[in-house]
Amino acid sequence: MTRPKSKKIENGKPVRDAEATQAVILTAAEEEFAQHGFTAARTEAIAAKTGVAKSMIYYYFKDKEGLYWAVLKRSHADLVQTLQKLELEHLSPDIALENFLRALLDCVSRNPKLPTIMFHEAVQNQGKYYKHSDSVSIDAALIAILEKGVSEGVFRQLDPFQSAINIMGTCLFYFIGAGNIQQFPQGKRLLSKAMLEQHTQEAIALILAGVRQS
Amino acid sequence: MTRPKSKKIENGKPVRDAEATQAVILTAAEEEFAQHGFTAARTEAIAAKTGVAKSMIYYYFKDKEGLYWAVLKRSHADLVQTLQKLELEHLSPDIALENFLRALLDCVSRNPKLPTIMFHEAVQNQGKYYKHSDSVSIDAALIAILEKGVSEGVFRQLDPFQSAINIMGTCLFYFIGAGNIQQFPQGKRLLSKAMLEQHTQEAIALILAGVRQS
DNA sequence: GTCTATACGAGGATAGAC
DNA sequence: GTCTATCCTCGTATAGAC
Repeated sequence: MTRPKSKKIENGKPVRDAEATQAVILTAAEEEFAQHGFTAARTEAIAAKTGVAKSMIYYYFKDKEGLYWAVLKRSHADLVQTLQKLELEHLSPDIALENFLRALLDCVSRNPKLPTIMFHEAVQNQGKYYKHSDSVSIDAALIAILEKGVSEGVFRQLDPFQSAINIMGTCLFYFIGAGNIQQFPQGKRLLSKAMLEQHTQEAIALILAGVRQS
Repeated sequence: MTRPKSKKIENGKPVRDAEATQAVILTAAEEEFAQHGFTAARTEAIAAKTGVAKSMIYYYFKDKEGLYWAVLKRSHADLVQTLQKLELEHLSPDIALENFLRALLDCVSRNPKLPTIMFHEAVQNQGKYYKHSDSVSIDAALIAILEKGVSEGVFRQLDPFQSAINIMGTCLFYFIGAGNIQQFPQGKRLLSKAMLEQHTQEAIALILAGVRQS
């Protein structure tokens, strides 16, 4: 990131920067894996996007799977950290829920590829990554909030486990469809800043209204 | 389906049944494509599941893509038909919405692989299938219901387009995670009849409460 | 209609020069 | 560290016997 990663010449010499090259590869790989998943992703396609030689992938990440895991790790880091430092225990459940959702939606809005990456990993690979990393507690936190809310009577009678899944769906499905729907009639792109903010609003409103005791 | 599709001998002769063989292939392919998507799916794996020779795929469906499209068509048929014959115009929006959701959830509960098939198609293939077939009106119907509900004041102020996506997410995300989560603590399988019915209940409750004017 | 055997291309991975 | 050239496995698709 410190050096210009764009092309290869600088005062007569080819530029060599391990960190920069790795980062470029990771970013390109993230895109490829998000769209195609592990198996269908092509190392050649990743290399093409970076402009560096295909063999650099193997030099830095050993093989396709090593690159894949590196992508998973980097992609999830932001989300996991953000949610971990959230400290929701003392808050009333409805506030806790709103904070949780806002943090979640902020993260995925910053990295809209994450949901599809997760999706591919879950479906194709049966979520093996989530078993090897202790990052899975995302759902657990949400379930805890819901349980507390139900027992305190601020939320209606609902099944915390089922509802947690459905709530995640409300938040994340948007990003999966984004590649498909792309732009609807008036050319509004689903991943534009305005639309992402609107999605955050709408999702939170729908969920809060949906769980609240009436 | 009329003949025993299990194995190949019947009164001394090998059984040959075009329809049955096609059906068997389609079913196996549905499973494979649901898990892996088009590119990562392996014709070899499909053949292995059926017990028939790999070349039968090419005999009946020309190539992998032909098989894929056949799977898409067969998988969507039930859903499209069910939703088309729903006649929701005369109903009040909240009843219309509930009927719509129940029909949708019934369909996908009967064929839990459909959501993952749809999502692979959407993400990997950018939904090309949905452009070539006129089956896409699923979302449109939901948006119409929401618009009507908002204008009549039975639903709160919400964006029909965004909310339609989020509602679909609430219903369908469950099935994507199903492969991943598999079974939680007490061995409840997400795709068991009891759990599917509970999901239907919970999703409908969450959505109706979420959109209703309070 | 169904099988076995095989041709052929795509794509993951390595060797070795620079 | 980066590139080019090459190897070799795997997977799609076809040929041809039964």
